[in-house]
Amino acid sequence: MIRKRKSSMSTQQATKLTRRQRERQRHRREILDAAIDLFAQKGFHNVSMHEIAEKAEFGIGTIYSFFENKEALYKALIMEYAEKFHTALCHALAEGKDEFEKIINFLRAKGEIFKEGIKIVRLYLAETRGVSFSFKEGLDAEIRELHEDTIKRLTRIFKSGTKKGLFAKINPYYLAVSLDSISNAFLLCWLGDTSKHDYFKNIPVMISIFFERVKLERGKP
Amino acid sequence: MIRKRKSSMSTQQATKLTRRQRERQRHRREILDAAIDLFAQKGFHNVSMHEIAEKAEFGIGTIYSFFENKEALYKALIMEYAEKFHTALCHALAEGKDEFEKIINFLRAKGEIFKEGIKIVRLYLAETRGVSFSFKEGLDAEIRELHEDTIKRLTRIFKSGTKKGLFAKINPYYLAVSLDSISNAFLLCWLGDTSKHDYFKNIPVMISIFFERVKLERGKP
Amino acid sequence: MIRKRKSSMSTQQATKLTRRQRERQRHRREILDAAIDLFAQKGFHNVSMHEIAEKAEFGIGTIYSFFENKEALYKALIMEYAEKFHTALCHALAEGKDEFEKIINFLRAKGEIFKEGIKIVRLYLAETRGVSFSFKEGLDAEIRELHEDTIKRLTRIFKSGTKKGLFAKINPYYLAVSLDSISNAFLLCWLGDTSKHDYFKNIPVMISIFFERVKLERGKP
Amino acid sequence: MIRKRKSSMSTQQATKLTRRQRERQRHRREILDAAIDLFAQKGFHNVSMHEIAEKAEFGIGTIYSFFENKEALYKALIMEYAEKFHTALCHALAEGKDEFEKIINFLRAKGEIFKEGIKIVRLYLAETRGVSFSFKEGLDAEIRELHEDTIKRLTRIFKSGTKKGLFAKINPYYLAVSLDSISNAFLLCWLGDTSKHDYFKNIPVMISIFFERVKLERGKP
DNA sequence: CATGAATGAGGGTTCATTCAT
DNA sequence: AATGAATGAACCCTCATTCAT
Repeated sequence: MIRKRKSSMSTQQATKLTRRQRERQRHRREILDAAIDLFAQKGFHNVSMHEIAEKAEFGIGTIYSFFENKEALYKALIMEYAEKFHTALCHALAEGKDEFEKIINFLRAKGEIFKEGIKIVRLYLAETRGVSFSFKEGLDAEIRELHEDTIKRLTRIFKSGTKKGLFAKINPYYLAVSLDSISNAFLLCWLGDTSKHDYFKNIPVMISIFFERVKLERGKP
Repeated sequence: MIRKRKSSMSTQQATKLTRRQRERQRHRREILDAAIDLFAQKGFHNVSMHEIAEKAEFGIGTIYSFFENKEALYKALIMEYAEKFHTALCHALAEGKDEFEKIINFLRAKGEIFKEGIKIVRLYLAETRGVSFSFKEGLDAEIRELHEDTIKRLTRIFKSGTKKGLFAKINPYYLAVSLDSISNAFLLCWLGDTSKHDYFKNIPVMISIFFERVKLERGKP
Repeated sequence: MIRKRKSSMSTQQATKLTRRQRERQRHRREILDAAIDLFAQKGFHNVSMHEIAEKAEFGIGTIYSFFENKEALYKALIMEYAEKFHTALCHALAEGKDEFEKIINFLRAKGEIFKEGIKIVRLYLAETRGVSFSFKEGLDAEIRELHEDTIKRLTRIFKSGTKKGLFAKINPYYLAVSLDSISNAFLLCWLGDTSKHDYFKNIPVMISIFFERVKLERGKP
Repeated sequence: MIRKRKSSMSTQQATKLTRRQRERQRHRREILDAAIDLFAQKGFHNVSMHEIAEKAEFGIGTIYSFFENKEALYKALIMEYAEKFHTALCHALAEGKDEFEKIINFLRAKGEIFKEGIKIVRLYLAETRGVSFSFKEGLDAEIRELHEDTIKRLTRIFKSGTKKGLFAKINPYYLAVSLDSISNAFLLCWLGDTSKHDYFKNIPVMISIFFERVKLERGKP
């Protein structure tokens, strides 16, 4: 019933798509974009498929030709961003001459990415924070896997950094969780009131909370 | 329409209630207890009033004789705990010979309270973290006010502690937000897997992340 | 279940009632009075038994000890007035030295009675006009019987008046229906706007519409 | 939410509608027709939307795709006929060589129209007679406006007729109200028992009640 | 492919009525 | 006799989903 492109999006080459296929891709995009706004504003349960169809300027039937059901549409939306986020954070953690720089990169990347897709962040956080009951457990599992992978990578950074004596001797997993958590808190402050706060200016603050002793040596972000 | 007890709960003496009234109180409690479980498991939108009625072993009409509507029931549930949490946290922050002890009290109280009402915590966090779109803004406002009050009190502790040189010279509001955020993260870990983690054992870890320099002097919680 | 006084109200002597019984009568009255207001304001379907109980300052259980159900309460209310109206109209039609006077008496009595129980009139008209779907047919039958009896008596007056040459030679039943109908129309105008209209002043108008030729001979109402 | 045809019914040409739209029109009609029967039989409050859906042989959802809610369906029903009635009565009052003929036209048109939509008449009368408590005042206002407009036009006829000496010198507004009222009474008799009465044969009777003196000159309806 | 009319299960809520106290 | 807590059938309405065109 649902006609899914066989080839995965990441490997397909744009040039190989027929005009028809390209059009369809564009329509899919338009639907997802309409959906983001609505879900971010009102939450999963307070948005109807008709609403999405209307905003996307398609018939509902069309929506259902792209997504098996409402849940699948929501999941596609969240996962799309979750993957994007995940990739960007992985890159950030991979680059940088030492653990310290990697972590700063990580914090910056997080801010950068959230700034772009500010609308989806609320949804994303709701999912990763484990406080989402949007619906079945299914989505959680997949999205959390990505989140946990990030935490794992962060943990590794902390581990090696601790060995070098860069950080306090604390279970690196807890350090990772804490850093993630604190940066989320700052992002939420930022989301709540973009005028008064500036997440990026507060990166040194976050760092200093964590690693006070090194603050003086290298605090200039 | 909704028959509410005349006297406020906080001031009434149990002995002054008639048997009828005491029964009604008990029934209200039973309904709330049934509702907690369901809401915590499935979230606001995936629980029906009929379901609650059935679990509570009452007719739906009875539910509606206690709560004007579903939202009111949910709000009563959340606010009940929010107030309880708030009170306990305020007490914790008020007791203790210095800022340091107050903060440890705070972290312990948080764990203590969450342990009791572990089911409601997910709901509570969903609300205070601003990632809830459960429904109207109304509830958010009231519950967040309580949360912000706690943050404010915590901020004050950090401020005076910083003056005494107990903590690093960082904007005390950010310290407060961060501590709250980190403790939530640890609580969530704990919630996710009670067997592997122990929130209470990690209080020193949280402290040490924040205040490394003082760790040696007084790390024994 | 329903405890009804055996003796009919019309024949029982007040002095034979115990205090208990008198009290109960008074309570019944209070309930009916509360109900009139509500029904007249909002109609049968938009008034709840709880509402009536509250307005009458009784428990609902008490209401049900007087009236088998909502319908019975409504019927008791309507019939009480219908009987009162009927009796008064019969008296009016019986008194007066000739047909002309009887008819004027009738029109006055109608106004008099409606003035007293203005609230119930809307209900009464709704029932007698055949445009009521309040509920089952049952009530209609009984109340219309009374109404038709009045029409019959009126018809008789017209018949004998016509023989004497007092009125035009028109089927007296139609004259009766028409007079009833016109007086209702004037009463409704009056109900709609008591300030601008005065039913009583318009009695001669009604008469003159019907019996123009005799107007000059005896127009002083 | 409610999908309404763009073009207004009065101006659209049947040929310009697509088959889809024509089908939808037909369905709307079927629903309204099912609803008339039920409402006329049992009254607004005693008919459920499920009942209407079942009788119309549609899903309830379909009903709601045409009418925002039960009240709107009822109102659409009543207003449709009220407008039809109003138009027909206006035409009747406009045609005829003198006031007398206009009034006879009016009485005939009333009978004609009521004969067609005999089921809706009870509803219509309930609404225009001010004895309806069906629900909100809203509907009343709109429908009564139409009714009052008719009365106004009738009043004008009586006024000019009175000037010419055609009618008795009575406040023409009262004449209008009375004529309307009497014709309703005859219609109600007719409704109550079609076999015994014939509204149309009674038009001269109504006329003669009103204008006895002219009866002989022109009584042939 | 795209559409949108049609569907109906299911949800929130009301209220007449019962019955133990 | 009087009460009012409890009940649950029944109501109005929404919305995810299907399918004929």
